[in-house]
Amino acid sequence: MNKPLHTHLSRRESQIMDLVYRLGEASVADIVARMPDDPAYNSVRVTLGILEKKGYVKHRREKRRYLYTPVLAPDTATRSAMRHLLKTFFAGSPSRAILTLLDMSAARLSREELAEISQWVDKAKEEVE
Amino acid sequence: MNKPLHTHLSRRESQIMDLVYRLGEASVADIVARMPDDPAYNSVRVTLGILEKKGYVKHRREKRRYLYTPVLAPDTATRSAMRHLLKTFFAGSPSRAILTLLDMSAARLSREELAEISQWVDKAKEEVE
DNA sequence: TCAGAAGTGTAAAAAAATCTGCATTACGTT
DNA sequence: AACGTAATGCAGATTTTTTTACACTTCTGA
Repeated sequence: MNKPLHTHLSRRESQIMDLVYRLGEASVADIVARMPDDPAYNSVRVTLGILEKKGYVKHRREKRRYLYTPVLAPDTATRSAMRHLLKTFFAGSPSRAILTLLDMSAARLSREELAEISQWVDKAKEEVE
Repeated sequence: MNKPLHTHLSRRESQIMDLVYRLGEASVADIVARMPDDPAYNSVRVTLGILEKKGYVKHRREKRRYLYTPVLAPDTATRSAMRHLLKTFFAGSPSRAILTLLDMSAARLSREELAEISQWVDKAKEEVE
């Protein structure tokens, strides 16, 4: 039932879903504030309603407003988005994606983060027979 | 002039751009064959025309057909898409993205690929002062 | 060389997405 | 409890996207 988001959502719907994932839980106002081409409050609200009817988000009430959260677990959505990126830009090769990430962000990685990555790679090395 | 693709393209337009990047150079037929919900040949053709007018793709003629390629260099588009993914699903943290990739694909990484990643990480370690 | 198949150009119709406006409801403050 | 503000509910209107249709062009091969 949960198709890959990208191919099924309209432009606004994707923009909004991205923000819902990014924020974790968001009110209409939270989302409007971060939309690139600031649409009207009501437009976002209507679109969230559509996304809810389609089963992509749900809401709970907090005081007088609605807080929206994704239905698909963040981890699942993340992997799905990553697979899509791999397929589109890396011919499906995870190592090429990792190298690109390292290249893009080497300067911003801390000693601790680098150590953690090393550790994972070492563990993976053991598992290759 | 080249805005981030995601936020400016319609659903069909993104689907098509994804395929243009994935294939590198593609005819209308190549694209139609890989579209998830097989739209009519003519629809794809018209949409490619729109993408061309908007400056996202260009074409050259080969025999009687057109072959489309992206205007924005693949490397640039890749990094832009990656940044967007980082922001949306990893709170901007490249290391978390790398760990997720390792986790998703450890089983598919060859000894050589793991070695190459190690090498990069080691190089990055030296640069952290 | 000429008939047919495979493409393209373009404009207009159809469908889908997005926005707008207003009525209504809920909360917070006096 | 009553008022003002900030939300929601919903029903069109508008705009954008997507599809369709048909005329024209280019290549292929009998």
